[in-house]
Amino acid sequence: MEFRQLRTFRVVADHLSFSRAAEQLFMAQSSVSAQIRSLETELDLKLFDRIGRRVLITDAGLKLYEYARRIEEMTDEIRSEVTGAKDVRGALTIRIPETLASVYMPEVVERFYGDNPRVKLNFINCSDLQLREELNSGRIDLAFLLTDAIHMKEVNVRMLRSEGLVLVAGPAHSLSRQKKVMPDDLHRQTVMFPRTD
Amino acid sequence: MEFRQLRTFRVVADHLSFSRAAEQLFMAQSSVSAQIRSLETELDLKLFDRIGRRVLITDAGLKLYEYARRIEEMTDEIRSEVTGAKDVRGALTIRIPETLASVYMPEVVERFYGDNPRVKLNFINCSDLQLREELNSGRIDLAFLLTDAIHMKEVNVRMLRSEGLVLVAGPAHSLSRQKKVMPDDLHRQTVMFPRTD
DNA sequence: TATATTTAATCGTGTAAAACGATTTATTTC
DNA sequence: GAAATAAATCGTTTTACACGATTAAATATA
Repeated sequence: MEFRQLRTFRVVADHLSFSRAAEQLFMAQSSVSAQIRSLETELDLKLFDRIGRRVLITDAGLKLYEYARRIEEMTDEIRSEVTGAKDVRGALTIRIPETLASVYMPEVVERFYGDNPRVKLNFINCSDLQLREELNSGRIDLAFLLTDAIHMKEVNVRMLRSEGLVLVAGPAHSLSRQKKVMPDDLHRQTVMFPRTD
Repeated sequence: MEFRQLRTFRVVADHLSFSRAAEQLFMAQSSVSAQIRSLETELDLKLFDRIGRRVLITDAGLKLYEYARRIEEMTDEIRSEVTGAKDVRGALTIRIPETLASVYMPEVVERFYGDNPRVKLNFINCSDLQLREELNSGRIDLAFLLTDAIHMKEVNVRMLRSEGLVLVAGPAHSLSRQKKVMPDDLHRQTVMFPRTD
């Protein structure tokens, strides 16, 4: 039993889906299957009931889930406790689109500032093209992006959540009369899209 | 950070020796070095001070040690809790001299296996000198010894039976002619003794 | 002081574990 | 019945890990 397996199990349990878990963990679905299988083999029990293509967690799975949560919390505790018990000082330079920042950052900043009052947070804008370079060079420490996937070695990438894309039209617009709008309906329409710059 | 690394670290911390830890973990010393190094790299701190060939644990190492202990306990808990309190499963590592084992163990193993078919019994050899350490560290669960008394805190000791010590000599030997043999008679004689190793 | 021994780090190599992509199978939805 | 979805399976490749030999440094011993 290893941490990685427990984490994989926890994410599968969260989504009750191997595919979704694979997405979130940035790995192939087959690998998720393999990890769960190895856990089940080692503990000699079933963690999920696979009824058709539906995934249900077993009683044993539920128990393991609680432990997995506790252990994950504990490892986080280790990192913060062991690496730096003192108070953390310094500065973080963060790139984030304004649209995201205005919605999500207030709460995050408040909580972060509560834990780390000596850390200064600098939010900056920069062009998307320069982003990789800026991360690699170390000029920025952290970036929040609206994208489906990004892969860079030397840079840690984690999916935090997914945002739905909603089509909004005025009441007078022809599309407002339709119950369903298909992508093709947007042909020749003028559409306003968010840009991350 | 993985369980295996934490366990390796814990054993090194117990012995304050990479080589001893390697022995106990049944792996090469170089592998122990590598695991500790990977942990130190990941946490970005030193866990041990290597002063010459002396190994001292750092403050950060001490903190990690406590967590490692707790996490190891918790995983043991997982196994017993999750797999089910019903039939007992697991493994017992037992140290016993071969001479004792060949005489007494067949019957014991047969009975025990009948009651607990899911418990694996591992019989191992190890040097008598390491025994206390092995029991304390938990690497072995049980030991059978040919000795008159042994006292260790944290370890339960019970006398099971006493074995007579019989002197055996060839018919041509001078001692074979005596009705009684006193300890002093063994002076300057070559005697073969059982050793527990 | 010279020599032997002990101990951890390092390096190159081989093996075992793990991730991947493609495919198959079973189930659900339309 | 056809299409879509989701997990399992299989073969391949990549990565991680353990190993043994060696080196370097520090003690112990002669």
